[in-house]
Formats: sequence, structure tokens, C-alpha cells
Amino acid sequence: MTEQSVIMNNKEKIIHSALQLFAENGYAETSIDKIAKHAKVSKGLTYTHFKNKEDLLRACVEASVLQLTDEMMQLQETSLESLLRNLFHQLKAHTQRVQLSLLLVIHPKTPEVVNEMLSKQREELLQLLASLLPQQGDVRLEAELLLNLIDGITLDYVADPQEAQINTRIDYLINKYNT
Amino acid sequence: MTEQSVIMNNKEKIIHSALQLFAENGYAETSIDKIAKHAKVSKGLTYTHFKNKEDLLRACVEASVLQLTDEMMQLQETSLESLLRNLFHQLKAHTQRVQLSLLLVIHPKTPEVVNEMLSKQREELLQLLASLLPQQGDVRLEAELLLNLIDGITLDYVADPQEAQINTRIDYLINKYNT
Amino acid sequence: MTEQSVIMNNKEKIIHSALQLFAENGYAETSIDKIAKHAKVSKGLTYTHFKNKEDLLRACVEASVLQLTDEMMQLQETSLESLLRNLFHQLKAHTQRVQLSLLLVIHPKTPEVVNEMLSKQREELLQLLASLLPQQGDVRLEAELLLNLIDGITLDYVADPQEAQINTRIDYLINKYNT
Amino acid sequence: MTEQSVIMNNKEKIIHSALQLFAENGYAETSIDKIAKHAKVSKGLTYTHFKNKEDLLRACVEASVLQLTDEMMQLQETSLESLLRNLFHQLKAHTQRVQLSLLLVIHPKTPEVVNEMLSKQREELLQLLASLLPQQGDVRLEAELLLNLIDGITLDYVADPQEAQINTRIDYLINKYNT
DNA sequence: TATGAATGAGGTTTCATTCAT
DNA sequence: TATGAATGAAACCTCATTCAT
Repeated sequence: MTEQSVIMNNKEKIIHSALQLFAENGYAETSIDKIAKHAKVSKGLTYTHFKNKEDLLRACVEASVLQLTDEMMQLQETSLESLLRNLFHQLKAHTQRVQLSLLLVIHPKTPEVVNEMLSKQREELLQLLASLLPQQGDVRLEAELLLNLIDGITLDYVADPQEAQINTRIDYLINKYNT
Repeated sequence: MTEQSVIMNNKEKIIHSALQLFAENGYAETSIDKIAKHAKVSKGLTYTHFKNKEDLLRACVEASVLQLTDEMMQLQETSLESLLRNLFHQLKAHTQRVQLSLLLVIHPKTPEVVNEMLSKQREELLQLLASLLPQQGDVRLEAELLLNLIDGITLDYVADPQEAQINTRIDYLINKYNT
Repeated sequence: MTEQSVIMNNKEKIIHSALQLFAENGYAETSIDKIAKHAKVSKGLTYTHFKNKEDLLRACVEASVLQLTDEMMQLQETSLESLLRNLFHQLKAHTQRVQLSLLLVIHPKTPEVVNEMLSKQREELLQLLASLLPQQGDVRLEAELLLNLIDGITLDYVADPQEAQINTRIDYLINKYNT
Repeated sequence: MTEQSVIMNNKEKIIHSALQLFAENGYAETSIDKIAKHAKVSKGLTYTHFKNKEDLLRACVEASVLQLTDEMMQLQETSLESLLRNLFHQLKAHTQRVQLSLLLVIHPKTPEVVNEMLSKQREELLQLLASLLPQQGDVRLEAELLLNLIDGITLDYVADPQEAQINTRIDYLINKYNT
């Protein structure tokens, strides 16, 4: 069952459309009007459910963060390899969401409330990474650098998605950390 | 002599102001009017020098790329260490320019002409990195992953500049690649 | 017992809130939504009780006019002095209602049905004044001018309520008409 | 030469149209769009000349106050009678401006900057009145009450302009104060 | 009676761009 | 080269009103 076939109420439809359009075109470049048309509701309804455009963005990021967390929770095996595979699987499956997050993290005018959600998620991931790395040396620093590397690969993939290329890198990465 | 005290003609003033405001507030969020006011020229003059807003952005990126290339050229020593030190030095000295580049690389609607300039610069850097790495194994892949790591560190720094943190990472990185 | 502590049904609550908000912020500036929230009922309920916003305004003015008439009726003594004292007492006690009436009288787009209620009340007051003035000369003209003076004082008080100032004027006025 | 035939630049045309429409329909009820159409300019031009709608209102009141002051200055004779005649002449000639002023004085949400202009003008008029009244008793109080009476008559006239009625009152007033 | 989701028109404001000077 | 008035489209948001429940 695809994501689109899930029955959604209007509020969810708006969030869904906003998420997609924000990621595809950017936050400032996406008008409430376009979102409403995409969700097939009236412009006004957006303001019944969300205080303003920023609040809608907040709801999008919240939904996005929740979903990622959800999927991470379902991981049975908790090895570094399975974590990495899961992360990159999500990158491929939800490229748009990841792209939106990146967009927001880098944009200098991203609302503080959004930044906080993204920071929190990042910190949790960092701690998870640290717990799975070999417990020797400066584990925190190692985790940070691993996350930086993951971010860099992500950035590259989002800017220009090339399956073969990212797969090579994932394999290399996992191979390196498995020994 | 600081950057600001250099005598600039009006065209340069416009580029300078645009670069700063695009980086500080985002491209879509920066109006031609604000740029003109910041540069202390009239709005109309912008259109004497640039075809439109996108053309002004192109000029900004061109200037930014040229400057980076210039400074890289002046490098005497061509070791991996000196290259890395120089890259991160530029990140600290011109955080805004780097931030703008990142903004543009990730933004899904960045004009093709801008993307090409940034890609070209990136490819040159990649080849330089590859030439300085130990010539064994898949050097291209190693260079790509090193660049990913640099990008990830850059992303982190731009999102929240912390001197101590980035210095630790730079030292770690150089130490690792020096052996 | 204060006005607020009177037990009111929902319809009365809506009128009460509308009256207050119309007076405090103006008719056009007050949305049905704000009124409903202030009255702690749903927006839809307003339309169960009133045809539309204008009808709600009409109900407000009706309630306001009725209350003023009521209080005037309870006057035992019917001298000019007691009438004047009562009028200004009401101005002080129900400044908001008076302000709303003034707002509506002056506004060029006040609905005819509202204007009629206010005119009728005004005409009754005028006749009452005329009946209490010394029956010599052009009593109607004298009454009109006295009412104009009362209106001017009211206007002044509503625009900037100053107890001491209005009291001085009331005393002066009563003193003048008592001889 | 009528007021309308004076050659006006676009900024003046906007102020002129705004003044008229604000007075005819109320401030909140008059959209920038209607003003622009009435002045036969584009909506956007309004924002070239005025910061926002409130700033346009301020400009209207400023123009209105200036004009009244101007005409008062041209008074040769400075007797109470000539002042009163002039005041009521202006009321008849510029009923709309006066109506707008009244509207604003009574409206609870009139911007402070507008209130200040109107208060200043009122205070000047009050002092002029006081200087022309017989210098005996509480001249200030007498002037205030005279102004209240003038205001009340004005209010009445604006709400329902009746030439005969106001003329009777003016004559009565002048006759009373001339002895 | 009571709720609040839903609509569509319209309001204020911004902005890229053009053009007369 | 330089200015800033002028335009028109489009953005965000509000609101009176309706309607299914």
C-alpha cells in the first residue's frame, strides 16, 4: 500500500501536500494557495488548522521527525550496520523529507521551534551512534565525525541522487566500521 | 585592510550587498529593494547592471567562486594538510559565502547556471584532493568520502558555528590523514 | 451584584460580548469569531440566534436602548436636575454602551434599522427635556441646544474620560439651568 | 475653481481619494483597492508613497488639519462672531473632513499619532475661544462648554445635515454670545 | 440548541520589473 | 550611469457565512 492511498483527513492532506511542496520547491517558494490546491481543499481551511504558514511548517517537521523516529524504533537488531542501513534506507525512501530537513537546517531564517525539533532528533541519533561505536578513545568525537560523514553523503545524494554511487559509499562505510 | 574598506564601484557594491543579504536571509527572502538600500544605490540601478534577480545571484556565486579559487591558487605548499587547513580557514573567514553555496546546492530550484558553477568548483576540489591522497586503492572513492566528511563538518559549522568544536575535528582529521 | 455575575443564557452572553467588543474595538474591527470566543460559545451558535452580523448589532443596540429607557423610567422625581444627573450617571456607569451609540450615530454606513432606534430614543429624550425646561420662548430650540451641549460633553468624556472635568461641567450646567 | 480641478500629482490624488472615501464609508470599510481605483492609480503605488494604510490615514488627517488651520489664519477680524461663523462655514463646506475627524475622535482604535494631531488642533481652538470670550469668571470652563456645544451641533449636522436647522442654531448662538 | 470544519471573497502588503527623466 | 515613480501579479491572512453532525 503506497503512502498516498492511506485515507487522510483534510488536516493530514494539507500537511502531506505541504511537506511535498516545501521539499520540492522550498518553503518561501511554496504558497499556501499551491498547497491548498494540491491538497484539494480551500485556502481558508489551512488557517482553520494552522495558525499561519510557519505553524504549518512546524507541523510538517513534527510529522516528519515522528515518522523517522517511529521507523527507527522498529529496528530489531541494534548494530551499527543495521542502523546505517536503516538510515540510508530512509534517505532513499523519503528523500523529500530529508531534503526538507537539510533545507531547514541550513537556512538562516528557519524558525527556532523548527530548529529545536531537528536538533533534538539529531542529538538522539548522535547518542545512538555513540552507543554502537567501539567504546574506546573519544567516542563522542568519533560519533560526531561519523554523523558528519553521513550528512555529507546525504547532502550529495539529495543534490543529485545516484543510486550506484551512494550504494558504493554505504558498502565502503559499513565495511570500514565492521572491522 | 578589511573587506569593507576596499573602494568598490556601484556594481561591486550591489554584488557585495546581495551576497551578504542572500546568505543572511536567503535568496527568496531578499528583495532587490533591500539589496539596493543596503548598497546605497537606487533600485533601478540594479537592472542597469544585471538582467534580473537571478542574474544577480549568478554574479554573486561567480564572485564567490572566483575568490575561493584565487585563495587556493596562492597556496605554496601543496600537501593534504595545507589544503585542509586552507579550506577550513576559508570556511571560518567567509562563513557567509560558504553558507550561501550550501543553501544553493541543497535548494531544489537553484538555477542551472548557478549549479554548474558550483559543480565545476566541486569537481576541481575533488581532483585536487584525489591527487594529494596516497595513490593506493580506489583513490576517487576515498576523495569523495573525504569531501563528504568535509561537507558534513562544514554543514555543522554553518548551522551553529562553534570554534572549539570545529578545531577539534580539523585536528583529528589532519592527524588521521597524516599517517 | 455586578453585571457580569448575572446568570445569562447563551443568547444573552453573545449580545453582552458583542456589545462590549463592538464598543471597545469598533463594529468592523470585531469579528464574529472573537465575539463567540469571548462569550465562550461556538461561532455557529451566533447564526442560530442572529440572522447575520448586522442583526447582532441591532440586538445590541436594542438591548442598550431598552436598558437606558428602563433606568430613565425608574426616575421618581422628574425635574431637569434629576434628569441631567441621571443622564450623566448613565454615561459614567455605561460608558461603553454610550460610546457604541456615538460610534454608530456618526458612522456613515450604520444600518437604517439601527439609526431608527437611536433616533427614536433621541427624540423621546428631546421631548422630555422640552417638557422640563421653562415654558417660554422657543422651547424646542432650547431643548435641542441643551441636548447638543450634553452630546458635546459626552463626546469629550468618551474620547478621554476625566472624572473631575466632567463633574465640573455637570455642576455648572445644573447650576445654570436651576435659576 | 473647484477643489477637484486643481492639478494634483498622484500622491495628492491618493490622499484626496482616501479622505473622501474614509469619510464616506469609514476607515475600516474602505479598502486600499477602492482608494487606488478612485484615484485612478495602481494599488501598489499607495505603498510607494505611504508605509501602510494607517500612514495614509495620518497623511489624510494632516492634510485636513493643515487646511482648516490655513483657513482660520486668513481670518481678518478676530471676534467671537467671525470665529463661529467661520467654523460653521467650514463645517458646511467641508462636511466630509469634519465627519472623518469626528469618526476618528470617537473610534476607540484610532492610532495615537492621529489622535495627537486632532488633540493639538482642538487645544488651539480652545485657546482661541478662550481669548475671545469676555474675560470674567472661569474663562477656560466657559470656552470648554462652548466648544462642547459647537461639537454637539456639529455632531447633529453631520449625522443629518439640515441647513435650516443649523442656521437657526448658529444665529441663536451668536446672538447669545454677542450681548 | 450547539459545534467547528469548510468555503470563497476580499483585505493588506510585498515585490520583480519597467520606464520616463 | 542613475533615479524612483509606477505597475500588476501574487503572497499571507481574515472573515462572514454555511452546513453536516
